[in-house]
Amino acid sequence: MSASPAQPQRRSCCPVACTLDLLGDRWTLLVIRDLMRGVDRYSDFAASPEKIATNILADRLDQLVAHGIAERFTPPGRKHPRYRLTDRGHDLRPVLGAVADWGLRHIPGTEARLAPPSTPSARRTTSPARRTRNTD
Amino acid sequence: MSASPAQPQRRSCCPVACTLDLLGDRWTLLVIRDLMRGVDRYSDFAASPEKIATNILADRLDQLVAHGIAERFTPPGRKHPRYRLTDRGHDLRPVLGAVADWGLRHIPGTEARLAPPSTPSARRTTSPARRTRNTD
DNA sequence: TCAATTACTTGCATTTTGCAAGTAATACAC
DNA sequence: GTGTATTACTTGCAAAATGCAAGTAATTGA
Repeated sequence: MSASPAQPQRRSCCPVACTLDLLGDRWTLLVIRDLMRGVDRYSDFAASPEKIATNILADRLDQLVAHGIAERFTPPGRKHPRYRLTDRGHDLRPVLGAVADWGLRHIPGTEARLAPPSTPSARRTTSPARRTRNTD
Repeated sequence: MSASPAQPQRRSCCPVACTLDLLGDRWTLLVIRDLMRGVDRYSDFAASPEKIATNILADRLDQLVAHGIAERFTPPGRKHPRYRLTDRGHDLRPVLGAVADWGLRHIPGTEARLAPPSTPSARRTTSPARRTRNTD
């Protein structure tokens, strides 16, 4: 490994293309959705209804951290790590919002959920995730 | 083939997850970006700077048509087909806008492009694509 | 009429996904 | 403190998606 990661070259300088290189897949935005809801523990991401495979989850969390969208931290007195959005990550809220709005409007059977999932651990250490709009 | 396509089951009723099932990959949103710019011919999509492979392009156009996001039409007196967004597809503009905004703000080296690409055919039959904001 | 272009398809190597297990390190209950 | 459950992952492998290079039949333009 060299000093500079030398990112594997971008497809173009289009901001849409470059953003898609970071989160253009079936899972990344769902992990971000969970982060915005206040989910911060590995097992709670894995418990989301879409049932992401744990190898994919580990990979996506790594990628998000690597790209400065999320960060890994360990609360004092704990050993198990947690995850949270960085400012960069929080700035994705309009993206999630627009995606959620389109889905709600155009895909029958989709439902907005205003409350975070009821797993107790998701609420224990984190504030209820300030929400300016619904993201699912 | 039966009468009802019987969609291959959704992962959850979350609008984000469902939308991602339709356009959560590295290419679909780029095709939509081009459609929003007024690109309407197969060869012009293929000529975009990201250089989508033609088999992927054909597949993505089929998917977009199948999901009612784009439509295929043949201008009178022509034989070669064209593509355009449906209303459903035009409603994705806020998504593209939010993605583009995030990319411009957070990924250095990305550039907004206000004019459609200079290929003459893209302008010939289509109006210059009303733009309320930049999508790349 | 004849070459160039268009709108695709096909075949195959490479990469990414998805699934099921496995594991070492915590955390909790007693 | 001891034992059991949970957590945060990793590993291996099959299946699917992607990327690349060619190929092709139907148009189109000169």
